[in-house]
Amino acid sequence: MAKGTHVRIKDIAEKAKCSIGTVDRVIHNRGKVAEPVRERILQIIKELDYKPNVNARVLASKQTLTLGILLPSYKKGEYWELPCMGITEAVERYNEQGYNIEARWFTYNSPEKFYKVGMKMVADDIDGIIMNPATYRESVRLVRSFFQNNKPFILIDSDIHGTPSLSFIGKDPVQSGLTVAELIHQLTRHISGTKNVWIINLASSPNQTYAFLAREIGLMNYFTDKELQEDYSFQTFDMNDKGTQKVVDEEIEEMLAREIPHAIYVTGSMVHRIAGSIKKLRPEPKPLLIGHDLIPRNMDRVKDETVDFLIEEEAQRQGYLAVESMIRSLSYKEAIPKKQLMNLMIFTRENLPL
Amino acid sequence: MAKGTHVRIKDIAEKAKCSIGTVDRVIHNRGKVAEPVRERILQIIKELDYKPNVNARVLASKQTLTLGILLPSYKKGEYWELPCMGITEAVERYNEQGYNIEARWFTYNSPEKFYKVGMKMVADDIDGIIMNPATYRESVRLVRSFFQNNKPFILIDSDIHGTPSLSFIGKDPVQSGLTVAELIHQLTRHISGTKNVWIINLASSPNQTYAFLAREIGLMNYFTDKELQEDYSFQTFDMNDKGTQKVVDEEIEEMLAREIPHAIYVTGSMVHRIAGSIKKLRPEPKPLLIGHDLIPRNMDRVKDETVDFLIEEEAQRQGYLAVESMIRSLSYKEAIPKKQLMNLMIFTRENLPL
DNA sequence: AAGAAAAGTGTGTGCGAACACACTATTTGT
DNA sequence: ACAAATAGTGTGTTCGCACACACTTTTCTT
Repeated sequence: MAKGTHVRIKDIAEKAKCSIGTVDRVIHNRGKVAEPVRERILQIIKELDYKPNVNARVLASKQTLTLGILLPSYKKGEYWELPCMGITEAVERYNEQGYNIEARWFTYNSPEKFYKVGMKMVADDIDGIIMNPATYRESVRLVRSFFQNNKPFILIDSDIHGTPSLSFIGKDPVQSGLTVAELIHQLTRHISGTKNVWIINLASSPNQTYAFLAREIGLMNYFTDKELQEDYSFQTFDMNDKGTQKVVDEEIEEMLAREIPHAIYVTGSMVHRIAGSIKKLRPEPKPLLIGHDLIPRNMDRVKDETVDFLIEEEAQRQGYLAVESMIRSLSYKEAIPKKQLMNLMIFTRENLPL
Repeated sequence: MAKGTHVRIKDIAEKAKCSIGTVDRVIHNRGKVAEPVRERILQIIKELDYKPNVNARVLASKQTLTLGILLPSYKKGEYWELPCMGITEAVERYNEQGYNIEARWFTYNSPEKFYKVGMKMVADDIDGIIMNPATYRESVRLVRSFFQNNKPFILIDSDIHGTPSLSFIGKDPVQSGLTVAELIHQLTRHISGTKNVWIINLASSPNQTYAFLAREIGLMNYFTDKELQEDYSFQTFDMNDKGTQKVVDEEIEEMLAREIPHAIYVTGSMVHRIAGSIKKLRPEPKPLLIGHDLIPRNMDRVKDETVDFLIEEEAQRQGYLAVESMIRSLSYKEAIPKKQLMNLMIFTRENLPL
């Protein structure tokens, strides 16, 4: 392997018959370099495949990177805590390594707040933005602003197709739906007669629904593709969590009292709510329960076997990767893949982490 | 966040009223420091929570780390290619960052060779060892030798319990078996009557069998625990791949001609072999097929729906983590968790990567 | 008691890059 | 024509650490 063969700025300078200062200037576009010299240096850099020494770079530039994190507000134990943990982990890790990363958090609970808070980020002295595009309209307006102000940004969890982001980190929700469909199909195929499947869209906030609906679409897609609709009967329930917890729970329990489906799929991260009702009513035979996200309350329901499967899109890792990618882009000037797709993980009682 | 608050060696020196040289000596155990001074400095280091600046450290010490990689020999597309990819990826990544890591590969195809090659590593000038403990006896002897020669080592994929390794990276194979059992149970629960399940131990080399048997044990454990043995009928087939490919295939096809089980579980990474036979014979109803590892030939069989589920223990990430952990231990002098357990991932057609 | 060996300590240089600054050569203005 | 502005370039310091080396003090020999 390359030993001591590392090309340094000094080597470039020597070959170009100029000083390291000049080389430095062309590398950082700090201007004031005669065009022919500039070209010559760039040529040599390419020729020698110069790779800056990251350690020296970080050491020398006492830069402080400030990252703006724009995410929905959440309570402890809710989905967004996971990406946040990943973000915090990455920030701490890089800080320990001599970097100076500061994460500034911006949260919102409505589209208006989302836009407003996002705009404040642009004004603030922030080097890079990591955000979740909650609603389309506002996201586009924000992205426009980021673009005009030359602020690099990374989208996590949901994508806005074609957006000039540094990277999108997450997974196609349709694919999630397809995976769930595959699971349901496999798990119910030996049940005789028509299989009743409930799809419950239970969102704690209306601006989460896009991804959930996309999951539903993926699910429907699967059964259409395989021409299996005849064997299945689907019912979708859109429930809003605006009311008190009790109202939703009562509704669910009423539904379960009337009929027991073969399988229930909850598109959001709220399976634990349905699981609660099932635990209480103990319907026989117990319907298959599938949901999303490794949040504590869901994991508990997997452990006690109320929930059968949880799908997860490496939420924590998304946060970690977002920070890492941003640093690599800003600090190392590395190229970042436009899309970083996570694995879709299927968890059941026996392979649950921890 | 901490800004400029970084404690430096100089700060320690000042507080301890000595020179940075002395501090450096106690940090690196370079000896020749008066005991009271030494104690004082250690105290201050703890007090100030000194964390060496990694960038400066790597920059200053032009050390070349040589890692010895001791893994079974493999052909393209086989399981061990995955950890190797991870290892290579990590080495390249760190080298690009100014480190100087060299990976020296040692492979073997028999326990004797394993031991012999392992011993050669000890003699060679190697800073750290990453190995898979293929067989118990030889591994223990090697570990003893590593220990005596003060060579740090990391075990990947399989563990030797209680071994003085820096870290074990992998997963408990029994857990794999439990997960597979859960899948089989869930997927066959609605089949009426006794469910026939085949377990096929198909190893390409006899020293791989330990993990495979452990998986089988996990599976049995599950059904015993849940008192489900009565609903199931298990048959285990131990097949050795010593013979030509044809012999094994013929044997399998003969078995399938006699009887069609409800589910087949292949404990190793060779499901594609059984899948081949199934593709050829097209038994009706098609038995559920579950196997391990995301190697290309298995993935192809998932895509064409011959194989239903693949379990994977993040093989590639294991290799990556091993190198990273070793570097962090040797270079950063960081403490590494004694066990780094991977996620057990369940893959089906719809969530297969790529 | 003199000299050698060992123990204990401080200084200086280099690692590769960033950046401030100083300097020279050229152009521009009047 | 001469100062002022500007383009183009090199030097020197800094970052935090590792390590070689020189130096001082103590202990051991005989």
